[in-house]
Amino acid sequence: MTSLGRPRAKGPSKSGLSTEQDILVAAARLFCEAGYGGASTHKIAAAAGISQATMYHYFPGKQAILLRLLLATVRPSVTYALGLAGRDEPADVRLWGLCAYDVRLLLSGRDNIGALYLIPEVGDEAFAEFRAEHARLYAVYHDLVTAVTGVDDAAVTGLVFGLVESVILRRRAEPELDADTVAPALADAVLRVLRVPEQRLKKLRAQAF
Amino acid sequence: MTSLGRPRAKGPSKSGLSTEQDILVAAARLFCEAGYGGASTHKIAAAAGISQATMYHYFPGKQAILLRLLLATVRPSVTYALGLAGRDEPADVRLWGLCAYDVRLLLSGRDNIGALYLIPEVGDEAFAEFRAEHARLYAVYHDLVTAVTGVDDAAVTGLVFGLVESVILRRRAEPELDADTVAPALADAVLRVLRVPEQRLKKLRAQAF
DNA sequence: ATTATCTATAGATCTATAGATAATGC
DNA sequence: ATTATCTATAGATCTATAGATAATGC
Repeated sequence: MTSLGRPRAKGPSKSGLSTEQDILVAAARLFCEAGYGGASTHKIAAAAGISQATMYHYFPGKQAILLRLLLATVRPSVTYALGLAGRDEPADVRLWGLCAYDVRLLLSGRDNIGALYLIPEVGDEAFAEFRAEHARLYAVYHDLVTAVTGVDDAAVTGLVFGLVESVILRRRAEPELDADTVAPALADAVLRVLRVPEQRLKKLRAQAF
Repeated sequence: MTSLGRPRAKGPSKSGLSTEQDILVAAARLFCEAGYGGASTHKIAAAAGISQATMYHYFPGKQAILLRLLLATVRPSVTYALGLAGRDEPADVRLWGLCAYDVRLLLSGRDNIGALYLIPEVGDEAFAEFRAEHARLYAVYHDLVTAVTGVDDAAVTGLVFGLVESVILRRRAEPELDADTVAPALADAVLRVLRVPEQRLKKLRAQAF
């Protein structure tokens, strides 16, 4: 069970993860804490326990690492959201569930990985694939919001989507946010913004999945 | 009305602003669009129409520029928020007004300058003064939220503050957001999250300032 | 003399590549 | 032979400083 290739100079991975995963974990941490520009390939490699050049065996460059992280973060939400289409609960129940799911995801894991969405470099063409996935997620929110309110209004969807993703900002300011508390509270808040009556909200919460 | 000092090599400022202002405007744009790391002193200087070295005549370094921008952005909100304490409108009216004011501010100006709050580098000790101002603003929100709901609940304040600042995220995705539409809609949404009845909300909007 | 700017540059990164090396697999 | 890693380095930045220069002010 020894491994292939030249051994690492600084000893084997302490995480037990693959080298590729070590790189992704280290990069996520550094991108979140030091910014994209502040996370040099050298710092990422050092945090991953390898030499700087070894990174290029796994990724063609820094952008490719960030793209992988972005896609790995948004795809579970997109998958979950698209899965909702096949369910027969009412729209308000599904919207509540999607909000709670996304908030939970954004509050999970050691790093505030949703903060990667916010770095200005994500505007670059290299990340178009991520932005397309993010737009697919937005589209599901739009459909659900329209179904709940009965009105097709982009501004209201923006309000709701912004409210969900605002947990990224909150986690910055307060790193110990508890997902089990915040997720349902935020899903409730979304439905209140849509003027779903308290009575209905109480019922709906019991149906949630 | 000619000016003191050696003339600029690339001709006088086209903006008519002072050189210091030219630097701040250029840096704001670049920090927002290219990130802190991506905005090199050379690029900032080029955008401001001066040589890289001239920047150091006005600022001791890049951090000092960002700090000035951050403080210039948050201070008007803090001033406005503290001014509310002296007014005798009910808490819900004052909270509505503060939300609308802040949203308007975050949506004003050519650059999404609120996005500067989000860059990871702001966690650095050099920006403690900004974070303290930001915390003062949060404290006013907390007082108003407590007064409106009658319950002292940090989680609800977090929800509200996040909702207000979520316009920074929305403006990223949709640069043409109209402040006159979004500001009142978002202030309404805040009060709905706090379960202020629609009837009261309608009345209150008329009182707003 | 004072001021705002400039040019030039040292020294520190930072990215990406070339090519060597130390394991296992056959 | 294949693989994963390493060391070394070229070339491109990037920050910050030293010192020169082209204006106005006195």
